Amino acid sequence: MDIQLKRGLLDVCVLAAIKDEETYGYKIIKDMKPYIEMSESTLYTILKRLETAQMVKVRSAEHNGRLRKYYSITEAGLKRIDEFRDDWKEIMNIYRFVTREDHNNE
Amino acid sequence: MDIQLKRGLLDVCVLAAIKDEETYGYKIIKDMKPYIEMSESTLYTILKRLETAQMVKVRSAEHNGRLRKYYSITEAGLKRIDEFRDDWKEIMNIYRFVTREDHNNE
DNA sequence: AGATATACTTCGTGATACGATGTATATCAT
DNA sequence: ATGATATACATCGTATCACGAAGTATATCT
Repeated sequence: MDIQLKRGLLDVCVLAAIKDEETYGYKIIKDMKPYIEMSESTLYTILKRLETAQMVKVRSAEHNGRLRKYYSITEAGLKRIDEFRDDWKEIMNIYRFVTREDHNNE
Repeated sequence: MDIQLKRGLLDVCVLAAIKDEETYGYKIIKDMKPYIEMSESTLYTILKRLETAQMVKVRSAEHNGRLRKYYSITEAGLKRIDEFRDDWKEIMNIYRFVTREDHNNE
């Protein structure tokens, strides 16, 4: 899919993946694969960004001798998802504008 | 609205505005205002991009002593809108993933 | 022994939306 | 008459951001 179209969806997708369970980067990529694909570099950049924005919090824990970073959502993260729902109404308006068959018969 | 969310929509919006009538930059901005707002610099950049991609064609004509650039859509432009309809199915999948109440009850 | 999966990081690049600024004319208000 | 606003298009620099490439390190599979 077009990269530009994915922007704006990616952040909120990652938040949605974290929403119901504490999870980690590698798992997020695999969980989201049926819906949206992103490279590892993209995902870890997004996680860092969400952390800076305090929409997720992080906890490092050892797993199989290596450190794994577990992410969980914050209030601000949940709020971000809610705001996305609002934005979606505007997006649907735009969608209708674009796909309308004839713009003159109104 | 979030800039990132608008990306990917802007090009196709401009095409939709041109689709049914030959029109020009300044009018496009005003026509789209109820749906989506964009600055002039953005619009003219997009028009140039669509022209390079041969999705629109341009004709310059004098209007009130000044040159005005009239745009009309091409086959490639119409095809771009059709492809957007396809992409939209994926977008709706992502939307459902993000807004699903509980990701564990599946 | 080599390939693949897991797990996270860093770097450089390309695409692109925007504000600021510039140019130029016409129309409106004071 | 003079200043403000609307019309109309263009250019430049900046910030954001998704990605591929490459790196590090361990465990498991072939």
